[in-house]
Amino acid sequence: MLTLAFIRENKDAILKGLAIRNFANAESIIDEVIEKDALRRTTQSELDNKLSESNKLSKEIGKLFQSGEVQKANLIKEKTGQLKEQTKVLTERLSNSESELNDLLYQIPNIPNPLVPKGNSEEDNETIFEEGAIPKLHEGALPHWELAKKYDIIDFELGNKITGAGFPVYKGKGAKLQRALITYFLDKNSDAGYTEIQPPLLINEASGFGTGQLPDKEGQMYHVGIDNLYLIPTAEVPITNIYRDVLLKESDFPICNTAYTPCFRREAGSYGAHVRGLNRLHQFDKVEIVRIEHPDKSYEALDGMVNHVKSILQELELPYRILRLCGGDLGFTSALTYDFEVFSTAQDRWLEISSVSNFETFQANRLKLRFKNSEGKSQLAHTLNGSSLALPRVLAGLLENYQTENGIKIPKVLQKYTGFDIIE
RNA sequence: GGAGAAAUGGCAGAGUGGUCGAAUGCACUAGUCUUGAAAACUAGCGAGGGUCACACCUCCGGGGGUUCGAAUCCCUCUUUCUCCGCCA
Repeated sequence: MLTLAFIRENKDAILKGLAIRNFANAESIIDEVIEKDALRRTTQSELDNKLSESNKLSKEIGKLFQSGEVQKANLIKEKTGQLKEQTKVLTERLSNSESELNDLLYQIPNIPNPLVPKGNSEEDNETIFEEGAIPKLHEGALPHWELAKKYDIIDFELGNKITGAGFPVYKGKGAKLQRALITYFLDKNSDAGYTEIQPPLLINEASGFGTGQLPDKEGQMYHVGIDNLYLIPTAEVPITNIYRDVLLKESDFPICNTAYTPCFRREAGSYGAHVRGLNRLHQFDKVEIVRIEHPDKSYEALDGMVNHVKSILQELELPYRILRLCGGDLGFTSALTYDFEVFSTAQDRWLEISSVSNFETFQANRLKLRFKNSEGKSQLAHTLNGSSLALPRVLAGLLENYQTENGIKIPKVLQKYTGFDIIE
């Protein structure tokens, strides 16, 4: 959520930014916000004056009662009765304009960083880096869902039986490989200075609002109606919400956390060949990194996170590329996002395995995540997060790229975690 | 799930209808002293809205009510603690 002060003072820059996103009706919605905000403030000061008056009168009444001048007191009481009516009306008007204002603010996405290219869809994302040789596979190389079956390491049908589509069962070396990846990622992140966290997997409404899943992406989360809780779509939600309603000291920065969690997504509206196998699941595992940063340092931190994810892919020896997302593909809450994609050789396509973003103050404003700056004032912090990494597609990439006629090899870096070097 | 108690500033903790945004202690910040540190002393020290700046307004777990006036009384929800039950 953008701050009102920012909107008031930067209307032109905001309109330009929203144009990069192809955000429709930007001008009218911004004008409406500015108008509603002005109304809100005049209502507020009107109300404040009335309250101030009635506070004064009440104090007077108190004094009069104490000195026994009951009649005088009763006279004043009549006046406060009128004031009370007026404040009631004003209070109602104030809360109405506040909620209308909030409804509008919830609709406005974050303003893109100047680096974000204009564009409508993923076609327009900029490839900024590419590394790793695409392996030449043997004759008859298979896509991962076939490999999973052949070596009996992932059972999609069994998942259908137990739960439904998109809930695979990992078995034997497949399960071990999953566990190895999780442990390797967590170790790697810890070594880079991230603190490991195990958060709850269900969150309440306030947390959903804090990171921006609510109100607009409600349909993407599984909802436990009886307790009004949501299954997390990513560890970003519980981890970032640790800092909801928190006032940090400048010396607390940087805050670097990492967490492994399963992630649950309804993926309503997804279909087709691209959702086959591990490509798109309702439940999957992911290791996430989350940082809370001083605004002056957040882009440095973003670069650091990108380099960190890079180093993981280098160690895994997977062919990958980095994209800078265009305005049309950029997430609602993000100012700048880099996507990492791994090349799936047997499918002959790139698979997104990580997304690293700077949200600047957009989440922090909702979260009320602030710090005391050097002038002693409260200022919104910047939040960032990234996947390091999302398991299923890494697994897909590993299975496909590391397949040989004799079996699927395990990358060297993972062997001490798996305890085996080939799946056969 | 049942019975009882409680929720106040970073922490501890006073405050039961007006002079309370709130005593006191600790922590923290600055200064004095010291070669430096500690101790001691002095001062400052919650958040949000609003304003050029003041003024002013709001906030004592959340929401609602009583009252001219609520941290204080009432209702309700949430959470915590103790006891009982069930249980990984």
